[in-house]
Amino acid sequence: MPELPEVEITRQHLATALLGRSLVSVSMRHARTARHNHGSLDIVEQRLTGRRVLEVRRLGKYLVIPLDDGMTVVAHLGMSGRFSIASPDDPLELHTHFVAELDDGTSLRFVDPRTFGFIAVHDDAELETSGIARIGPDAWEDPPAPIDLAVALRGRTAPIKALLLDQAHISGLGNIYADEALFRAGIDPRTPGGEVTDVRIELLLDAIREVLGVAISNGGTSLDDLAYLLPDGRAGENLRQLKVYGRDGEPCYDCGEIIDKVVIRSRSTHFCPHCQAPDVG
DNA sequence: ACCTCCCTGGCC
DNA sequence: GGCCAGGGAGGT
Repeated sequence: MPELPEVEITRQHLATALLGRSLVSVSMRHARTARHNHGSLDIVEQRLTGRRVLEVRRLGKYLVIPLDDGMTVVAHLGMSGRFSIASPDDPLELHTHFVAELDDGTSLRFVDPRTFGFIAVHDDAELETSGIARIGPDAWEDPPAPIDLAVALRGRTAPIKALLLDQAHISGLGNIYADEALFRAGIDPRTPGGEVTDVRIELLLDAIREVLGVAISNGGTSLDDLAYLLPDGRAGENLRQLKVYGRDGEPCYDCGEIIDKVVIRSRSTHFCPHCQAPDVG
């Protein structure tokens, strides 16, 4: 499931393939993938055809691709989205919702079985009202200072796990890396945001950088269902680095306690009851 | 702060 | 044959 590391790997792959390239022909094939352009296949195709890619950026889990006419592509991989570069002759994979032929003879494709992902093309006015305008600082490139995160969390009663998934205070964490970062920081995921101590906030920000860095260098996390694969089709190798996610019922690597699983905001949440005990005093 | 919806493949 | 996973948008 693509989170910041998987999107960053995708970004690097797309930068190599797309930078300076023009889109010769474009086929949007699924209205839901175009839902942020009112579900109109035509709008997306017309806005992209003939355009040249200036940059491939990332904010949190969003890919942001400025074009040569001032428009900007905003794409999200959702749960199961994957970009790939293929030959135009390669058969279309099932659930291919977007295809673009590039001026170097390659073919950009977007495959997304569960259609939680999307591809949008926005002008500046649309960008300001799109969801991306409300995204907080990027957890990897631009993490908040501890004091700023502390201020954002002050007085909040929602569990820290939920606040990390919110994307407003720090962006890019999903269910896997939120659980992993909270484990490394020794924070009980149910702790109200406002009750996380300043020391723990510092540890949390350190843990986030650590967890994300390891994941990126390992090619991201492919789970057993292989819903997420690298853009070249290989599986990411980060699963073995996970210390709590998906390990409920198994012993903690650090203390031997059995990893527990609870539901927070309808998200499965994995933690070690010993290593992540509530702070005392 | 809470709920519901979206969607498919994999699993029991 | 039903349930689950999950990010984000929308609603109340």
